[in-house]
Amino acid sequence: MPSLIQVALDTPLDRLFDYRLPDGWGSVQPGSLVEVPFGRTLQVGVVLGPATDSAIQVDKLRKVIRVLDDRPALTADILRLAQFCADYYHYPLGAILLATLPPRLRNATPFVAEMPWLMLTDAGRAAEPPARAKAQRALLDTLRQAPWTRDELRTHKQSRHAAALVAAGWAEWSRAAPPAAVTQTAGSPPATAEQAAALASLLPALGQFGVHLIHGVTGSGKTELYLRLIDAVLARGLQALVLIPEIALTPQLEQHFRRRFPGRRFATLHSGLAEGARTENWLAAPDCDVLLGTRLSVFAPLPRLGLIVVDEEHDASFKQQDGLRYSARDVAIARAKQGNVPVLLGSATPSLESYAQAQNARYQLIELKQRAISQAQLPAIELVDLKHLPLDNGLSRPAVQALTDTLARGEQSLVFLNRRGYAPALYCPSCAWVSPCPRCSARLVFHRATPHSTRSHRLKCHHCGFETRIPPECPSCGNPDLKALGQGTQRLEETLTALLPGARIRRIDRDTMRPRAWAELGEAVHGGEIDILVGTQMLAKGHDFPNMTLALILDTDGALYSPDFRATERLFAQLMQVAGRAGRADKPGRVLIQTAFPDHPLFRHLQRHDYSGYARTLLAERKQLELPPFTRQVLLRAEATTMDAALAFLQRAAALAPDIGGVSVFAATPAPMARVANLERAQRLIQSASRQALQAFVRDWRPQLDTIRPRVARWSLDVDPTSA
DNA sequence: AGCACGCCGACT
DNA sequence: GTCGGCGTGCTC
Repeated sequence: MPSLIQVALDTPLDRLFDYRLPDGWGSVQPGSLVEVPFGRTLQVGVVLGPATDSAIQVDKLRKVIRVLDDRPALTADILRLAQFCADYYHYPLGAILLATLPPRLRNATPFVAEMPWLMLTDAGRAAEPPARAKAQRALLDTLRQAPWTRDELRTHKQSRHAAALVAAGWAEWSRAAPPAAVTQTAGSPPATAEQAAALASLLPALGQFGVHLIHGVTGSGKTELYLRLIDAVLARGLQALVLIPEIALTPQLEQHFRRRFPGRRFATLHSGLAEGARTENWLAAPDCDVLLGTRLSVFAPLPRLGLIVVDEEHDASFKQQDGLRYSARDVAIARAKQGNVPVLLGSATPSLESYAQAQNARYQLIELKQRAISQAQLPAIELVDLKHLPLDNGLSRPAVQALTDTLARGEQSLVFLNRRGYAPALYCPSCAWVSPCPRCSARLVFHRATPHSTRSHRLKCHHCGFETRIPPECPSCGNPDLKALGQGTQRLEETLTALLPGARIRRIDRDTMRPRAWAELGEAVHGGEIDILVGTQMLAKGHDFPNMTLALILDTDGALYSPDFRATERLFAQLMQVAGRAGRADKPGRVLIQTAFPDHPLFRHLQRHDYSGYARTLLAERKQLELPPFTRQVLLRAEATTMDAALAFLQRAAALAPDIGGVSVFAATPAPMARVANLERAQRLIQSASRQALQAFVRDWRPQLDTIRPRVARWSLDVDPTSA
């Protein structure tokens, strides 16, 4: 009886594959990486365990080629976490497991065992380099406290000095780091009374699973709280994982942490690293004390994990939007639960779902309301009530006046409109056709040709990516006189150019920004070459604009009362960011918000610059308006390439949320599927369905759908992890 | 997914 | 005659 093993492979086929071990191999540990023949190719797979029997005839099974023992096997906790993701996000286990590895280790090409850590030799510990070799002496002193990784040496521009130490025999590269030598913590600022109280309640929570939501207004010292808890975890000999949204933030934060914990071993992990550095740091992770990184770090090997921190937990970059569509925040919670460690979620504008969990007492809520910085420089927030004002191409008179004044003073303005393109739809005045997308429920957005690009004269679906040329006449009634409906950034730019002929206007949205354009834009803004920036939410995330004294916010109302709570949530975070950017050191800025609903409670929080209770206010508002109680609404997002996949998704939806109020599912079907006769009805059901409708759909249409050949399905869920 | 096989339309 | 379109099947 030959020994069989189950192997997970990086294929969209959501099943495991059985292989034979060649005679005399004994057993292979679960988690080991193996090279196996698959189809006509060779693939790297992950061994999950022995196979007791196989559905395939044993003599048809193929043999494992070799065990890749040049790299560590995946540990049991990572296998378990991947299994959770496979179930939770409906994604093939093998694809997840391989995705947790740095790219270098995903193929069978042997690699030179990486040596990420630089540590001192005995000679190095005693060495006394000449006084003039200042840099070498400094590095020696640093290394006497703790080893550094090659990547850190590189970012701190120490590679050359490191090489010199190695050449002198004072230091050597090592695959694993020795324990950190120093355990004392550098002086930390005194905790505020609030921080002290938070700390007192959090310290006893270390050592077991718990989700702690730290809702701290900007400047209230969230980071200080993380640092103190990390310190306590490190003191127990455990590791801390710190997840942050943006790569750009890593170097600053790393320095901040490093200063605070001299002698501790740090590693960073994000997609901005070169492949070699990423591999090295991944290999260094098991030996580090603090791992700081973006969402992919949530899958890093950390055998002594004692705490997970998710900073800016509301941030959308924790969600991967393609492939395995996971939320690193949610995976972090799952990992913390499996590892029985606490997780801290920190934010000044917590996501509503996290906030609701706190209100339901599933998460512990810790509020930090005291602000260190004064309110003096915060901008005045003015509401322009659109109920009584006429609009000229989407702009009210006070808005235009404010722009004119700012321009006259030689200061800069920012105009925020969260809709790119020329107009959100094309409209037929004679039959009310409004450019529907043939593939989904959205409207096709009218993009107009520009001097730079005539190819962009098209109708585009911002939802599913469908594109088509602009019809010369109404497809429904033949009327040749189609009108642009509403305002997009492109049209706004046109309007402003006509209104303020002297102004230098620059539009910032996905259509105008190339990946590297940010630096150039920053220079242009700082150099005073731009008077007015017009753009979408890209602007809210941008850099600091020091002479920007006016922020004008158009068209908030759709998001204000959207049934999709995320739209409201995003709006609030964006308004806050824009508000925070208006004004300069010597002069508070002005923020003008055009709205037909100036009484919305959200604005009261903004005007008072009091963000502490905004989530509660929004929840209360939703309740009053009888919008779906989102705590029970499960948000599902599917990318179904076949009807079969869409169906499986719907079944999952119905099972997951027995008391579901509504499902909002977007199904993008490939072109051939669009010809399926029942697609239209299916789409309508998919887009908005009650649970009964879902079940009826599943029951009635199953036989017919069975005749459609299932193709590959890619889809995932975006749901609250504690409800699964 | 990625790749091969296979059956029909327009080309050197 | 055959080049190549994509419909269909298969991967331990």
